[in-house]
Amino acid sequence: MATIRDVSKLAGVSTTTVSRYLNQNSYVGKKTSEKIQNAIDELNYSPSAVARSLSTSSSNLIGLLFPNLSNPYFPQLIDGIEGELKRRGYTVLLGRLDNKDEFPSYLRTFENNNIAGIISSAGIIPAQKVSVPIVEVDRISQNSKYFVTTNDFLGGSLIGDNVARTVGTTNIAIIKGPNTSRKSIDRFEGLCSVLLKYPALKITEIASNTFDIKLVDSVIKQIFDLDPFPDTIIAQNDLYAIVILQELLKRGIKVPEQTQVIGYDGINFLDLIYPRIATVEQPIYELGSETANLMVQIIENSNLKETQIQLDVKFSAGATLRPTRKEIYH
Amino acid sequence: MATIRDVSKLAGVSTTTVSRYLNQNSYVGKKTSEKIQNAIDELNYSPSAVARSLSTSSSNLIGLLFPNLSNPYFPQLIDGIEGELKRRGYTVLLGRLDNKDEFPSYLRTFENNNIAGIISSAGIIPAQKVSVPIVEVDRISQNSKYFVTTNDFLGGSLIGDNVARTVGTTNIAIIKGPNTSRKSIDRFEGLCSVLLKYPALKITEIASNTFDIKLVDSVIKQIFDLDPFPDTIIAQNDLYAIVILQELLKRGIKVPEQTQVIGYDGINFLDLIYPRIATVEQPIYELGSETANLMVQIIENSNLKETQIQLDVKFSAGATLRPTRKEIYH
DNA sequence: GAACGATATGTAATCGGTTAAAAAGGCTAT
DNA sequence: ATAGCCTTTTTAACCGATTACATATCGTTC
Repeated sequence: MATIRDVSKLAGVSTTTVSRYLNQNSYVGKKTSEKIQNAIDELNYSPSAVARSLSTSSSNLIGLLFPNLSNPYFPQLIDGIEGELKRRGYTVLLGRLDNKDEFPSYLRTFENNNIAGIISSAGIIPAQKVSVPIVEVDRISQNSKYFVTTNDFLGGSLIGDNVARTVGTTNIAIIKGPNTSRKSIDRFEGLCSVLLKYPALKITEIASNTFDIKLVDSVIKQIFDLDPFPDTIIAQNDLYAIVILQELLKRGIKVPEQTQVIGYDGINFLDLIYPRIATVEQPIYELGSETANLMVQIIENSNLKETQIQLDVKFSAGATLRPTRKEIYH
Repeated sequence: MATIRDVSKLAGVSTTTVSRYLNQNSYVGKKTSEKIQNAIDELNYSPSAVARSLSTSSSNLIGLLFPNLSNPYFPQLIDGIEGELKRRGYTVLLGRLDNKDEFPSYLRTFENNNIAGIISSAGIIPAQKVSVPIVEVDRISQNSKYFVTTNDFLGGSLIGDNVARTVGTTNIAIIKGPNTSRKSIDRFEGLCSVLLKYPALKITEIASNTFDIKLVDSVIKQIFDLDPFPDTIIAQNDLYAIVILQELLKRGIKVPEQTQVIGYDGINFLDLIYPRIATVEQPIYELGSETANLMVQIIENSNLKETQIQLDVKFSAGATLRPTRKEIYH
């Protein structure tokens, strides 16, 4: 590989001048510029990111932390993040946290590589000092300075609106996410803000202490042990909704006639499932690209417009929801 | 961040000695070692990967190239790759190829970062000179030197075996992968090696020129235009199988009584789908970890046992397959 | 007690960039 | 003609590691 010194020799100038030409941050004469560009072309030169990183104590590397990929939500999110970062000239260093204890190890690796920032959707980042900016997405920890999220209260209330109006709805089971999660709480509150207007509704909460899909079995069991069986199941996310739907079909329970199901997230996998599951669509790709965008703005020190971004969600009708009855409260 | 100079000063030795202590590659006295370790602990020192990389022209970074994450097969594969690499002390640089034109750009970025090797499941890697070892997994390009794959001929024949023996099987539709893919060809040949023993079977090939799930609609259309409608559909992968299954259910076609369906891959998503789809299970995680393993062996120059690894697959029965009839050919 | 090998440590160059400081040439205004 | 400013370029130090080469000490062996 050619070095800046090779280029400077071939162009007959000093390395300083070449460096200035490359970084466009100081005066370089027109003829000199041409000579340098010719040398670069001839040698197929490309500056070493490593040397640059050592010299400037910064880089174009972004550390990406996420919990696991078993929920297709994350691959979609990563698509958005990586896509935007690539476009902006940054490269992603991968960090998959099987459990939170791995954080210090990744942090050390990241810092040793002079990363410019960390994007995390892994939830709680220990309060310990991290030397670079952290942007969180989806799973936000408390006291987070920079984050991108969606309007979960809105999402919850959209579900409430749409569910409460369907015919034959009297007995609702809600799978509630972990109480430690701001998102879960907001969704639940959004949901309740609507449902409490309908005092005749029976509501059963089923706690799911984690987002981990592996623990779905115990949740399923709790639901199907309910007596009387609910006519409406509000799942914590699409993955739960899919499992519940399949289980209902297996047991011969008619969907949505006997029981209607609604998910959350809008993962692209829903396209493959019949019947189409009603859900709240998050703009997953945009969530990722906005996160990347915010990260780059922080790094490049543009005047930051917002440091905390909230995107809207929208309701996506589906075949797992009963038709709306005549509105009587309105 | 503390540097090796800080450590050497605190320990009262030269940086050379500290470096030797860290890399365990030369004599360091016992007492000196203790002093150095104490200094390291006190300063919470960790060597700069960047400086090391510049100095040695190598790193612990591995570039990972893959096509996209829309098929859950890839997230699982990446789990395996990243998991093993992390255990071995390597870090992954992400490269998502939306299209093949992006390869040179990623290659350049990777090389500028002194990566130690590239793992690719993105298919055709241009023949151009790449300065580091490339290990391919799943989608192998021609003339590949290092790769990890599964026994596709075996997989195809397993499907043949299991399908041919089911009751009422006379009319089989096969979704065939791209002819440019060694894997697709092998699977098809494995399948045919069995099916041709049953001359009474009617076989229809449906070409799918790509693995891209987005183009699934045209394939679906071709299938459902078939007349007479097949009693057996052999999908190219599980994702296709899921879509086809849902479409069959939507149209009220009984599965497996009227038409049986079989997939390929064994993605963990099948766990969520009812009825359980019969498939050929690839050891996806192991495929990833073996790939990482091979990569590390190449880099660390151990005596390589194998440079091309083929893992076995196994048949996974499911509820989308009809029962076996009495074997009459055997 | 001289020669030798093993052990132990240090000096200084190097990897490939960036950048502060200095210097030199050209232009304009007085 | 001189000062002052803008433009252009170079010299040389530096980022934080590694490593070839030099040097010193020690214990063995003949």
